[in-house]
Amino acid sequence: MNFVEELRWRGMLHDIMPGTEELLNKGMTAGYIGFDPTADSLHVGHLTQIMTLTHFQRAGHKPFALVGGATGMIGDPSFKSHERNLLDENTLQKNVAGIKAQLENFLDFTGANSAVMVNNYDWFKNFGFLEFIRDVGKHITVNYMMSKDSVKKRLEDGSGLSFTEFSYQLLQGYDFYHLWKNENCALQMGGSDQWGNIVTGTEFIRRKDGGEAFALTTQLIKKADGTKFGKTESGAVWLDPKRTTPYQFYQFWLNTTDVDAKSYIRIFTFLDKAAIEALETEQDAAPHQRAIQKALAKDITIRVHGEAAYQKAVKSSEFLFGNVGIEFLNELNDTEVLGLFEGVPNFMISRNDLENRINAVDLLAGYTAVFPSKGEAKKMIQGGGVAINKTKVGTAEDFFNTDHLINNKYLVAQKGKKNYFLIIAE
RNA sequence: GGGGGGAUACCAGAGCGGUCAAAUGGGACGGACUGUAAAUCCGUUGCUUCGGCUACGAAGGUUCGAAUCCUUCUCCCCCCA
Repeated sequence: MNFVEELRWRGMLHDIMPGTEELLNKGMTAGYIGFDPTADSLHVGHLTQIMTLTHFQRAGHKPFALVGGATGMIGDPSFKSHERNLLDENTLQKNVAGIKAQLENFLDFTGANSAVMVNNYDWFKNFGFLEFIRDVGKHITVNYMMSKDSVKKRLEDGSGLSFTEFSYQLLQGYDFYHLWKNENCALQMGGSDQWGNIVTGTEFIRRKDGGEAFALTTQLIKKADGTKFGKTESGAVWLDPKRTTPYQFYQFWLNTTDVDAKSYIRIFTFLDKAAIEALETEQDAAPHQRAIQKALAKDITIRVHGEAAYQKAVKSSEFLFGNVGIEFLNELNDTEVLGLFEGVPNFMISRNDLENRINAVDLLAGYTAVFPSKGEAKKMIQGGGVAINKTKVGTAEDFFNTDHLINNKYLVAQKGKKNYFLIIAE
């Protein structure tokens, strides 16, 4: 199946410039997607673009992944309601390195259509301001730049934008030109919020060299209830296991609602149509089994964190959410317990302190940071949302001592139903 | 340069001398129900040694008492030039 068809049936395609499909059908085409180095790790929101690029390569085309070492210094104003803070150079370099390393895991760097990583800092670092406004700025009118939705919105809602952010689209436009000229890269892809920036590029290529380049954008992922995709209570879901553990990552996908799962399985996995429809049939017949969520979480977790990490995440999940009693821990040795709780936040407390018994509030908000304040711990306990060793904590004055330790070493704290914490007494 | 308006909790937004830790809505979190789903209903949403303490852009002042009045400063918006 060709690339565009693939995106289409998966519901990923948002907009495509006329002629793009014809170009792709003619043969191997080079195309790119840019990634902003706003952090040293990508998060699940970036996965759509990673999938797009991977589909592109699988369809026999040559993918370029661009890391915005230069554009990251400026900040894309698209659909951000406020002027952005500039990152300092050290942070930026660290971010570029982190993102590059992650992207390398997803693309194939061998063969005729091997992937290529580029950093736009390489062609911008020696590009002088005068040179830039003569060679690039001259070809694009301010009228044109102001008519972009991203800019218009900022002007209309009164928040304004600096000249720096305003000029962002020229930088991105030049990126496209550079890759088109030097790498024969005729297509830029991105999220639908990038359409304006991408088209500035094709326009620039046309005006400067009379060349032809193309654009394709993908749907922005939203949850069925309209809220932002990729956020949890504790913030963004990252690909870096140090920021979001494989267990948390797996849980994030497993918790997807039924409605969203049906669209995510198409977007975030490579499962084909038949496999997906089979899963849907299964889901409809036995919704409580959550076949789609499980398949979704499995597929993505393995691709991002590997098979071993996935297995561990499943084991932890089965123990924490299954019907297994807490006593089960007594049958495990230390290594096994720690393995089971790998990815679950843990806290150390002193055994001596525990011997003198500690009340629930102090335990959860003083000795450990399960709750940020004692007041909150108290409220949660009163609301019936706290459990230790899978038993609800009745009052804030419930006491705990070494007798409560599982395996003579552990306490398992639960905040709500889904948030587990391991407390280790030493 | 001239004139006007504004800054309140995560966000929006009321309050305009005491009864204000601050209405209301949204969001978030928790509970019940369920399938670690959706919908619905309920609760919580500054910290605390529960005596208080810190808070309404910042700093001073008036007052027994200020988010509310006065002065200065910072930032934002609108109109005119």
